[in-house]
Formats: sequence, structure tokens, C-alpha cells
Amino acid sequence: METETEDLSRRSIGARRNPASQEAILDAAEAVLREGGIAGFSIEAVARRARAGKPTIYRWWPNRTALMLDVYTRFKNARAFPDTGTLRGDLVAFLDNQLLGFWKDSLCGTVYRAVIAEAQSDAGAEEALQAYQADRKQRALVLVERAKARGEVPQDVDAALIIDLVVAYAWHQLLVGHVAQSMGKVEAVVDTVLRGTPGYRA
Amino acid sequence: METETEDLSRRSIGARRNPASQEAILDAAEAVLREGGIAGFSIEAVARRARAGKPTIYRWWPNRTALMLDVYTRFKNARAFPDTGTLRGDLVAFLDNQLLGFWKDSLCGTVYRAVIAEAQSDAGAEEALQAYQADRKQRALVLVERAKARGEVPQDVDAALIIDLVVAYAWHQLLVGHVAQSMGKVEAVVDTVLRGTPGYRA
Amino acid sequence: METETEDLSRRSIGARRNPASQEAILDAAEAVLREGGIAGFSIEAVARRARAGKPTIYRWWPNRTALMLDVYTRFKNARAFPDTGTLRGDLVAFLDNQLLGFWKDSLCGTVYRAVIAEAQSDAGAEEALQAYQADRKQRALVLVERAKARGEVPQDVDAALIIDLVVAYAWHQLLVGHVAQSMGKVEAVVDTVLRGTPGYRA
Amino acid sequence: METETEDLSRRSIGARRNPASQEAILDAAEAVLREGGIAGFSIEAVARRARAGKPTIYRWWPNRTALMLDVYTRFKNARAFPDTGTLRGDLVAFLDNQLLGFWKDSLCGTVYRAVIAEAQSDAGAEEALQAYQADRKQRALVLVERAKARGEVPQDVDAALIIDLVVAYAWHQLLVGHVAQSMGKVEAVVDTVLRGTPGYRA
DNA sequence: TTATAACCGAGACGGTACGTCTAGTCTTTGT
DNA sequence: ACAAAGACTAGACGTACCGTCTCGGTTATAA
Repeated sequence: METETEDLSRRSIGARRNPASQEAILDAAEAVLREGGIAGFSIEAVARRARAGKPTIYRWWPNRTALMLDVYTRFKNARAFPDTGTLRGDLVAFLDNQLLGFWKDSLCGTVYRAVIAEAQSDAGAEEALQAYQADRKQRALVLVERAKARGEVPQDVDAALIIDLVVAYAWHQLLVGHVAQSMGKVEAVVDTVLRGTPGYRA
Repeated sequence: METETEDLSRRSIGARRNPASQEAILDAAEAVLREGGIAGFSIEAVARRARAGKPTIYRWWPNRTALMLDVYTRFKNARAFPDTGTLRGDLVAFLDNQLLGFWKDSLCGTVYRAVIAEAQSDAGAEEALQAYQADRKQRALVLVERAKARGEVPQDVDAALIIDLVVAYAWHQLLVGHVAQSMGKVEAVVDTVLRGTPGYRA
Repeated sequence: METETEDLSRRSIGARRNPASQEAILDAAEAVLREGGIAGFSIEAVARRARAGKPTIYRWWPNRTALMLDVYTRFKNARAFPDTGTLRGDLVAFLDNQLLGFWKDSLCGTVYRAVIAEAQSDAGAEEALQAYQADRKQRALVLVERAKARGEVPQDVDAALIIDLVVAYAWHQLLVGHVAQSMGKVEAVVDTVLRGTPGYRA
Repeated sequence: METETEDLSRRSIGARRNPASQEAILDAAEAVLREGGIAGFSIEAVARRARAGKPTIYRWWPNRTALMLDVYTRFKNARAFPDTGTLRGDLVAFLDNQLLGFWKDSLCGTVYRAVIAEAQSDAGAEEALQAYQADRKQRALVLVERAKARGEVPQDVDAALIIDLVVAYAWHQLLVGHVAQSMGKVEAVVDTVLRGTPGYRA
């Protein structure tokens, strides 16, 4: 990946989106993030790296957050939501694999930190992140719904609270830079939340 | 407050820090944040507003995060940690009063969001935030220690986990912009965490 | 000239230098010099006046000296080297018209004084001035060469010395602020230098 | 000289100028000029170097030009005006010893270039330089007056023109950085000027 | 003998300008 | 129609000096 060697002669291919450019830009964005971290990430830097014009980037991504989010989802799409048969197993896998474990790879964590940070000051970024979040949360709630169907938890349990607590824990660890240290506590977190859920039966 | 009316004659008072200037700068920083939000916050803008020279700001605050954190702590110092006699009461008050309720005032929340965001890209900011966090966490752990002394929870309970879960929930709600909506869930969150804590007796 | 009235809508005209911007910047530089003199001249002030971004100025002029020299040459190009038929006439015209008389217009003199001053401390400015000087001197030497061809002076006369003495006199008067007073002495200076040149015949 | 070793304990000596401080400041100014050239010369730098407070400098020298001029005259005073018995000898010595030869020492030339440059933009500097110049010119005119008394030149000769031409030549060479190269032309310059003076008899 | 006045070092103050960086927009040229 | 390129306005960044001011302290001279 991110070969950056198509330096020469990536010109227009006529009146349609050039996939090679999009790839090159995403590769460059990833490389810039990998090398300079969040602070070094700028549209300028990506354009330089990709040997692309800034307007080409702005044409397809309205702002840097959208671009970062695209880089992020390129990774994310590789990982599927778990289905272990028990709610505890699902949540442990969710936290361990989709959240903390995924972010432990420095780049993924870096990108997501950047996206969250950006969303605090940029309205467009906040919207993009909320849309992304809503989708993820919807899919996470399914884990609890399945548990309800299996009778592991009562029908009237607050599924959103369970997910929120788990996701919130992961975010917090990410944002204070303690992802690696916190991975040992995954089971304790899930157990605490489940024990605290009224009517839960292991 | 922030009258900004001592416009004239705030000169040097000798080879030492001029408290009037510091006040004026913090007032201006607060006003800029209040009016322009995080995105509009810049050292330039604060200097203009405070009728202060940029170097005066840089002399005392190494970066904008330090300045924002100072604005934040000016508010924070007003609120005391709770002591209600029960762990549940303490945690509810902590979450309700020190975290979510405190941030609900738009400015406090705005400032803290900005600080967290800044800490994701700036090393100095990260350090400053971590120092601040460590101190706050230390003081929050006391709530659990008192509960241990009272026999509400066993001696071997993981106090840090309890605090982390509560704080993490608050951060997450802050960062996704759901502070107001989440205040109704304060008791549910605390109850879930406490019920999930082995050996807890109400 | 220097109308400064195209205030609005001077955007980019594509991937090439925008002549309108260059004109506006030179006009602004001239206006700033006219109003504030050398001391008030700064890139910042020119950018403000021209409604141009600082980087646009730095893109095309490496330093303020280069910009001032450009303002200067815009005037200079208007005046042609003299050809009166006699060396005395040429030198008088040169001193009277190209040097002192040209500088008497307050702005031209001001600009050239600034350029010379700048060249004393800035390496780039020194280089720029030397290049300009070398060109001017070359063209001034032609006056003497023509006189040699006419037999007014011997072939072995030190042409550079003649030009140097005349130019030096003008510089000195400029730099001590005596341009106006010295214009009455033009003929005396030229006569002294020519009488002192061995083999000169009027 | 300029030992800079009285580092400690140079306090006030009562309600009068402390000569040690003045010496230290002049030494520091000289050292700063020697090391950083004109561009590196600033009141801040001198104060740092001299371990003196800025107000102490401003108390005794109204601006940097006055300070530079003081550094310059500290050297200058060492050299006496010549008296060789002939006007030609005097002028050659004047040009060779007081002007070009004096400036050839890099520091003296550097300082004087700086003073001249400063005088182009700063009113105070211009005044100071003019005062200095007037004094020097007065003393140089004496050379010609003595020649008149000896009958070398007629009484009605324009003494100022002779001095101006010689001084102007030296300035020009200084300002274009050709001091060293021009020293071989001293006699040619003086001879040209004198031959061009009506009624001059060697 | 005691004030007092001017000096000294130090360094903070409000400012201005520096030269660099990035944002996001615009237009031309070339596929 | 779209890509590439790069210029454009705009403005923040962090630094260096400017010249002024007040401080705390020192010391010679005037009262």
C-alpha cells in the first residue's frame, strides 16, 4: 500500500472521477498521518504527498475530517461485528476487537482520535462523526437484542445504556492515551456492566 | 465580570507578573470562547480582546491549551467535591454536579471539549491534561476509599474502575454533544456501576 | 496612477502570476513609501494597503529591498541615458537628469536611499543593489567611450574613475540630504573632474 | 580591551553616571557589532551582552545610532588629521588614513556603514550624523585653507567642493563594499581633483 | 544624620513586524 | 466534464525587538 510511486503522469482521464487519484489521496493521507501524527495532518500535506491539487481533494471531501473518516473506514470495514453466542462473549469481543484492540494499532487509534478532536470544533466534522456513531451504535445494539431473544436479559433492559458504558470506557482510554494498558481490563469492564444490569443471567 | 473597561494604562508594574494583565487575558479568553466557540479561539484574538501583546501571553502560557485549561480551572475551583455520607450519593453528586452538570453551562463544556481536542494533537496539551486528570482522579478515588472505610464496599474493590466508568460516561456524553440529554440517566449509570461492583451493599 | 480602487474581486486567475496583483502591490508599496517614508515601509503595511496576502508578496519578492528596487526601477525606466554630442554635456545631463534631478522628486530619492540603507545590513539587498549598480555603471561608461571615439579624451583614460567620481558625488549628496542644494553645483563638479582628466580637450 | 570580566556587582554608584557601566555598554556594543554585524545589532543584544538594563542604555543614548556613533568615535579619536606640508600630501593622507584606510578595518567600516544606513530612516540618526559630518568637514576644510595660505591654491577656490569630492568618493566605495579595492586609487583620485581645481600649482 | 534623588540591574508591559504555514477559492490548461 | 497545477486573499502561528515603565536596591550629596 501507499506506494507513492505513481509520481508522474497521473493526469485527468476525462470527464469522470479518476479512481487512481482517490486511491493516491487516501494513501497519502494515511502516510501523512502515520508519519506526522494528527498535528502534521493538513490538506496541503496530503496534496503534496499525493501529487494532487488541493481542489481535487476538496471536490471529493468537503473537509479534512471527511477525509480522515474515509481513511478510518478503509480499515474498519475489514472487521466484522462478533457473534459468539453469549452477550458477555459478544461484548468482550466488541470491546477487545472492534474498539480497543482495533485502536491499539497506532494508526487507527491516531486517526480516530483526530476525528473526535476535529468534531469538537468543526460543525461538519461533528455531523459526520454523529452519523458514523449512530450507525455503529445501531449495529452494536443488535448484540443486546440478540441477548434479549435468547433470554439472557429481560426485554425491558436499557440496551443503549449498556452499549454507552462500554463504548464510553473505550473512548476515554483512547483519548487519554491508555489504550494499551486498558486492554487487560476488558473482562472486568464487561462483567461490571452486565452484573449491574437488572435481570442479567450469565 | 470581564468588564474590559480598564482600557487605558495597564502597563508594566516592574520586573514581575502583572496580575491585572493576567486577569484581563483570562477574561478575554473566556469572552472569546463564549462568543466564537472553540473554532474562533486563537492567541491573536485573545490578545486583541485583552489589549495585550502576544508575547505577554506566550510569556505565561506556553500554548493555547494551557490558557484554556486556566480558564477552565477558574470555574472549576468554585465547586467542591461532594460528601453525602453514601457512595451512591457521592457518585451521583460527582457525576451530576462536577461533571455533566458543570459542563451543561455551555462555556465550561465548550472549554473542556476544546482542551480534550487539543490534547489529541499537541504534546504539551496532552501533558497538561494528563496532569490535571491525575489530580482530579486522585480526589475522586477518595470517594470510594471513604466507602471502603464505611464498609459499603470490600477493601479489595477496584476503585479506579468505578471512577473510570463514571468519568468515561461523562466524557463520552460531552464529546458527542449529549450532555443535556444524559443528565436524566445519572442515577441509572451510578446504579449500574455499583450493582456491578462485587460485594457492594447499598 | 495608483488608484487603489479595484478593491474587490482580485482573485487568482489560474496557475500563473496575476498582473493585477503585482500592479496593486507595487502601487501600494509606492503609496506606503510616499506617505510613511522609509521608516514606515514594511511588508505588512504594503500587504494591508494592497489588500494582498503576505505570502503573495513573499512569493514574488524575496525581501523588502527587492520590492523597493522594483518600485524604483518602475520610475527609472522612464528616463533615457543622454547623448548631447559632448562628454561635458553628457555628464552634466547624466548628473542633472539621471541622478540628482531624478532623486529630487522626493519619492525617488527616498526609495533609493532606502535601498542603499538596506543593502548595508541585508546580504540579499547588497547583491540586488550591486547587480543594479553594475548595469547602470556599464551604461554610464559608454558616455566616456563615445568621447574617446570622438577624440575628446585619450584612449588610455580611466573611464571608471570619471564615472565613479560623478556618481559618488551624487550618492553623497543624496545620503546627507543635500540633493536640492547640490543641483547648482553640477557644472562645477563635472568641470573639475574633466579638467582633472589628463588629455581632456573641451 | 573589552574583557567583559567585571560580570558581577556593577551596581549604582550613587546619583551619577557609572563609568564602568558606560564602558561595559560600549564594549558590548562593539562586540555585538563585531560578531553579528549590522543586522545583529540591537539594543536588546547590547543590554544582554553588557548585563545592563535597557533603560540604562536609553538613559544615556537616545537611540541605537547614537550608540553606534559613540562606538565609532571611540576609534576615530585615535587618529589625528594630517599635516604633511602640501595639499596633495594632506589629501592623500586624509583619504588613505582617515577614510578608506580607517574603514578597511572591518569593524570601523561596518559601524560607519550602519550609521549611514540608520540615518536614512531615523530622524535622530540623521541629525546626529549631520552634526558629526559638519564637525569633520570643518576640520577637513582646514587642509585647504592652509594650502591657500601657502599659495598652493587661489583664495577664491571652492574648498568645500574639493573636500566633498574626496569624501564622496570614499563613502561610495564604503557603501558598495569596495573599500579594499579602492585604496590603490587614492592618488589618482586626489590628483584628478587637484588638477581640476583652477589655479592649483603642485 | 538622615533624607532624597538619581543611578543601577532586571524584566514585564503593549505593540509592530517578521517570515512561514495552512485554509479554502478560483482559473487556466490539458486530457 | 474533470484533473492537475498553482496563484490568490486571509489570517494565525510563534519570535525578536522596540521603547516605556516600575520595581527593589545602592550610594553620594543636601538638609
